[in-house]
Amino acid sequence: MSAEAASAEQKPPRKQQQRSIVTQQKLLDAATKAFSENGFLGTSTRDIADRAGVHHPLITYHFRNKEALWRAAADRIFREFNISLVKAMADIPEMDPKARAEAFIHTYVQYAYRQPALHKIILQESSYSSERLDWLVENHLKPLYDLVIEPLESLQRLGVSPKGNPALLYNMIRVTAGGLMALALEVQGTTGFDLSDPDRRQELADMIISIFLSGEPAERSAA
Amino acid sequence: MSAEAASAEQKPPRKQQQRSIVTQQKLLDAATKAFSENGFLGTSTRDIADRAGVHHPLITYHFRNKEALWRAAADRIFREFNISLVKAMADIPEMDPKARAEAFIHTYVQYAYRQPALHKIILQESSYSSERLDWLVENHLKPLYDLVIEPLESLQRLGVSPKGNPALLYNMIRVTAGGLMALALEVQGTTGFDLSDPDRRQELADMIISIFLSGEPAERSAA
DNA sequence: CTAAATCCTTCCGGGTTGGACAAATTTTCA
DNA sequence: TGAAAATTTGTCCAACCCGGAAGGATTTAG
Repeated sequence: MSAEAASAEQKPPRKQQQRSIVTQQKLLDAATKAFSENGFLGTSTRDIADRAGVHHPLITYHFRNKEALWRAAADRIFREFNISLVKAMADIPEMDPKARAEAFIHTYVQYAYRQPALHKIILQESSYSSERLDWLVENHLKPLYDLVIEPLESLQRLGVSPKGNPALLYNMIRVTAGGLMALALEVQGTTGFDLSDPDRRQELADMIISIFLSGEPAERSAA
Repeated sequence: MSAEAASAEQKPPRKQQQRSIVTQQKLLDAATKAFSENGFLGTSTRDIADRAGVHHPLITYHFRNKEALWRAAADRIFREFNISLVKAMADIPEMDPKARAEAFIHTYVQYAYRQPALHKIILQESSYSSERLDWLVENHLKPLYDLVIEPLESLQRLGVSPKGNPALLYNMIRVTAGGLMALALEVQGTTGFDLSDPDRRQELADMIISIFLSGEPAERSAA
C-alpha cells in the first residue's frame, strides 16, 4: 500500500493518501464501464466522473488526460486477469496440460463474468484500427496468446483438443468463454439462459471443456 | 421496385423516387457502420449524415428521428441475414438436418464477415438494458432462436452435435461463427489469422462444423 | 502545525447535439 | 409541358457538452 498506483514519477516525499487511491479506483471502475459501453470516442470524461461520483477535474489530476485514463483502465483489467490466471495455474503441475487448460477456461469464464469489460473493450477497439488497439494487442493480447498457444498445440497433438488451426482454436475458446459474457443480457433475453447464476456459468465452463478438451472435466464437473 | 422502402404508410399518390431510395440506402449503410462502431448513444446523427455524404436534415425527412433510423438500420441487417439463410436453406432437404446446420454455419460466417454489424450491434446494445435491446430480441433474435433450436436438439439426439444445454450450444456456435468477425482486426493483430481471406473464412467455417457437428463437412470441405 | 497532497469550484472557447423549418430544386404525372 | 408533389438544401436554434486549465479550499502526512 505504498506508492505505485500509476501516478508516481520519481520519489514522492509524501506517501499517497488513502482517499486518493479510493478515488482513483472509483474513476477506473467508472471509466471501465463507460468505455466498454460506449467506446473511447463515445465516452466523455464528464460521464466518467459522474458515474464515479467525483468532480471531473480529478481526472486530469490523477490521470493526465482521457487517453491516459483509458490506458490505465484497460491496463488494470488485463493485469488483474493475468493475476487471476497465474493464481489459478499456481496449483496445477506443469506436466498436466489438460488440467491447466481446464483451469484456464474456468478462470476465463469467471473473470469475464465479473469483469465483462475484458471483452467489451477489445470489441469496442476492434471496430476500427487505432493506436489503442495496437497498444492492447502488443501489451496484453499478444503476450497472452504467445504464452498459451504452445501448450494448446501440444494438447492438439495429444488428441485432447480438436484438430485445426491453433490460432482459430484459441480464439474459439476465448470467444465462447469470454465473448458470451459480453452478450449476457441478450443471451438471457433470447434463450432464457441466465449467466448471472453461478451454476449456469459452471455449466458453460464444463461444456466448453467437454467440447474443446474432448474428455470430461478432470475433477470439478458439477453440472 | 415500387413503394416499399420502409417509409410508405398508406397508398402514396406519387411513387417514391429513385434518388430517395439511394439516399435512404446510403443513410442506412452509414448508420449501420456508425452505430456498430460507437453504439447508439455514442453516435451522432451528423456523423451518420457525413459518412453518407448527405445533408443531415435528410435523416429527419426519411426516418423520423435517430431512434427510428437505428431501428430501420438494424431491421435491414437482420432481414437481409434471414434472406441469406432462407436462400441457403432452400436447396437442402428438410430431412438432412446436418447438412442444413452446415449451411447455416457457412451462411453465418459469410454474412458476418460481409456485415459484421450483425454482431456488433447486438454487442453494443447488450451493454445495458434498453428498449432497443428488447426490440432486437423480440423481433429478430428470439424468432431465429426459436426456429433453430429444435433441429439443433435433434442433432444432439442423433449424436451429431455435442451434448449439453442446447441454448448454450446455439450461442457457442453463433459466437464462434459471427462473434469472431467482430474481432477480425484484433484476431489479425494478435494471431496473424486473416479473416479477410476467403480461404481463411472457409477454414473457420469448416472448423466450426467439425467441432460442433462431429463429422467432417458433408461436401464442401476445401481446407 | 505546516507544507504537501488532494479535492472543489469555476471558467473557458468552442464544438456538437437532435431537431425544426422554409426556401430551392428535382421528379412525377396529368 | 406545366403544376403539384417529392426530395433536397441551407440555415437556425437553444441547449448542452466537450476536454482541459487555473486557483483557491480542504484534508492529510510528517
